[in-house]
Amino acid sequence: MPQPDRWIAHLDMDAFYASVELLRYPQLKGLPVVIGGRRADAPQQRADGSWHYARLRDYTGRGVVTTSTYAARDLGVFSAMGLMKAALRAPDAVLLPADFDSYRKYSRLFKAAVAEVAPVIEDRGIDEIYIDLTDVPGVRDAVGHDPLGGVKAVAREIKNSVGRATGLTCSIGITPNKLLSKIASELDKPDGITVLTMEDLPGRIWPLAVRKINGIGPKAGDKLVKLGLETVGDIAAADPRWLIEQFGDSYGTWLHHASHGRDSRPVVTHSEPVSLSRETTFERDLHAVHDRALLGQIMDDLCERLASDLERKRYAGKTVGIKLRFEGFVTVTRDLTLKTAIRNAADIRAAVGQCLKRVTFDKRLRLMGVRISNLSHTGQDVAARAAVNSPGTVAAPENLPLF
DNA sequence: TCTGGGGTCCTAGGACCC
DNA sequence: TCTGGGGTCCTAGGACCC
Repeated sequence: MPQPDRWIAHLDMDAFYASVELLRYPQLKGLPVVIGGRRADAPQQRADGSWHYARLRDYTGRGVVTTSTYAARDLGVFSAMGLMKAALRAPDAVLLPADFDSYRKYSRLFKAAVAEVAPVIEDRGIDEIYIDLTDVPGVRDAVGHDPLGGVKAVAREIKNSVGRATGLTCSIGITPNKLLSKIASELDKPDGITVLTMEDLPGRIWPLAVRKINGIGPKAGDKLVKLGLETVGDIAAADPRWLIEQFGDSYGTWLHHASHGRDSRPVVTHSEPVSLSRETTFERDLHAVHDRALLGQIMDDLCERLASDLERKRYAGKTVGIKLRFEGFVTVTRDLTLKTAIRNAADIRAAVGQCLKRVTFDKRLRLMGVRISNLSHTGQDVAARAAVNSPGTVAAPENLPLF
C-alpha cells in the first residue's frame, strides 16, 4: 500500500469561545449559551450567591452571534447569525459578552501545548492551526510497519497536551494535505480524531456537500448547486474544461483539483501581515451632514487606534484606505498611496480626509473603517519579532534587507 | 428583525514605462 | 499618420475565512 509523503494535521478547538466561558461559568455546562453583542452584560453574582445572566430575548440592537455552545446550535443558533434572529430561536439562551483577552490567552496556551509535541505549526487564527507531523518521531518511526497507528498515537498525545494545558477539547483531522485535513477535522466533532488517506476519498469526502470545501463559499456554493453539482463527488465527476468555462481558469482548475483531494500547499510557520485595519458599526445609521461632528470624532478615534496598533507591532504603511458601509449594506472603499510610509494618527487622518473627498454621501452610514497596507518594519530586529509572533515554533529564516 | 470585526487573496482596468 | 507587447503599480470591488 503506497504511503503518503506528508502527514498534515488540522486542529480545531471545539466551540472555542464558548468553551473558554464554560471554564469560568461551569454551572452553564449543557445549557444554550451564546457569545456576542458589544453591549451584552456580564453575569452578576447576587448577595445570596446565585447568578443573574443576560438572556438572548432581552437583547436589542445590532450584533451577531460570535460563537454558540452545542446546546444552542441544537436550537438553530450559529455563528454570524444576527442576535435578534437568534433570540427568536432561543429566547432563553444565556448571552455572554465576548472576552477576547481571555480567548487570546487560551489560544497561546493551546498552541504552546501542541508545540511541545509537534513544533511545525501554521497559525490559522485564534482557534485553529495546521501541523506538519511528517517528521514527528512517533510518526516517522512508524513508517513502514504501522503508519496509521503512529499518526493516531501522536494525535492522542497532542489532544492530551492541549487538555492538560487548557482543560479544553479539540478535534483533529490528519491526512496527506491541508485541504483534506481541514475537512477531516470536522467529521468527528467534538473531541474527535479522523485519519484519512487518499483511498478514503470516494467513501468519506465525495458524499459531502460542496460547501464543506474550504474555499467554496456562499456564492460559489449556490452556483455549483444551480449547475446541478451538490456534492464534492459531483465536482470530481465533472469535466474540468466545463468547470473552467463556468468558473474561469484559476477557480475552475482549483475546483477540479480540490474535489480530487489534491493540495500541495506547505505548512507555513511564519508570515508577515499585509494590512492592519480598524472599523466600527454604529448603533444607529448616521447622517453625513447632520452627524458630521460625531462621524469626525469616530474617524479620529479609529485612526488613533490604528496608529497604536502600528506602534505596538512596529509597522508603518504607505497605503491608507477607508471603508464606508451605507444603509442597505452597500460598501465603498477608497485608498491612497503616499510617497513615504506613515505610522502616526495625524498622518493617517490626513490621508483619510483625502479619501473621503472622493465619496458621494447620498445615504446614511452604518459603518466606517480605516486600513493601512503596503507595510514595512520599523525598528527592532526581525528574528526577535518572529519568536514573539509564534511562540514554540521554529521560525523560518528571514530575508534580511541589505541596508 | 437581517447582516461584527479582523484579515487574505483575486480580478480587472487604467496609468505609466520601456 | 492610429497604435505592439510586456511589466508594474495603483485603485475598487468582491469572495472567502476565522
